[in-house]
Amino acid sequence: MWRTYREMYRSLESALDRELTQDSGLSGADYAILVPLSESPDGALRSRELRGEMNWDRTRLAHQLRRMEERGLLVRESCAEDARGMVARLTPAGREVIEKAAPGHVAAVRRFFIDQLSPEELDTMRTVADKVLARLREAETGQ
Amino acid sequence: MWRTYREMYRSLESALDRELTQDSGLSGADYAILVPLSESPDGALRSRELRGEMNWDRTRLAHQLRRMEERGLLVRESCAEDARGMVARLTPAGREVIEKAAPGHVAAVRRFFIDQLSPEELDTMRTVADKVLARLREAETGQ
DNA sequence: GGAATTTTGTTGATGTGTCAACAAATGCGT
DNA sequence: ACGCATTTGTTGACACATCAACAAAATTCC
Repeated sequence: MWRTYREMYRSLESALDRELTQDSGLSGADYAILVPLSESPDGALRSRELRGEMNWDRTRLAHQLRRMEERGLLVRESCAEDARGMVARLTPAGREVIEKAAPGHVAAVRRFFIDQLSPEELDTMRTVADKVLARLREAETGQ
Repeated sequence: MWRTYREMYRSLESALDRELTQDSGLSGADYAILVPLSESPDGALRSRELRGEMNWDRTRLAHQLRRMEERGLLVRESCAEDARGMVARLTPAGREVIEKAAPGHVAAVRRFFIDQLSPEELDTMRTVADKVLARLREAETGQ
């Protein structure tokens, strides 16, 4: 059962990523960054805040932002209030890309996943996700 | 809901991988290869058969086997019946490592995941996994 | 028997994720 | 005000995953 479940998740993720990349040229990681940026009022967030929303580690985020800056999706600026901080700001190109990509991606999530599940199944998935997350957090702090 | 679910899966996987690596020095990918090898009668399988069991693509498998041979977990031999084929064979060291690692890993999967779920929830998860997998296969062949 | 096609596996390039080591600014305790 | 721990982010090294291009053996089809 565990093996099947795992295969399902990996296949699902790779199908979604493939479709996203074909439609928009974005990777899943790009998308994950662009969504909170585009939702923020001025299209800019500190690395710190991005990490807060996504639970990524510093290193991963730093590498990802550098690569995305190279491709012109965003720019990195130093932060006014805190000289350590960096602010990632959407470029117009970045905003255009994410706004074009988002509807299709959301639809794909529905098509492959959400729409396959009954309301009760959806509910169970949510419960399970919460329980397992709680267990993981408990284990982390417990150690 | 989709975001929570996704975060749960990724946290779970990374917790399991971290524990596995600490206990045995194996990565999740190593483990995935070693299990079918150790279960096969003579501790050896063709790349082709490994791929059949795991749904990995050729390239991923080739790279992974090369790295694992370098570390002495297995050896690659050319295949007698089919000169194109390669056979991956567990070394004694490889067998020892997987046999030491397996019980702890299985226990970790129980501890973090299986044991958190009621029998009905387990059942729902299985149903959902099957449905989504079926949907993904349908989409692939349909295109 | 021989050419085209399919199957099987490799290699190199690039993107992604994690770890260890580092650097710089902040904040805290005294 | 000073010293030291904490917070924040970067870099380099390496494992992992995917893509495109390739090579070689087997199979199919004539």
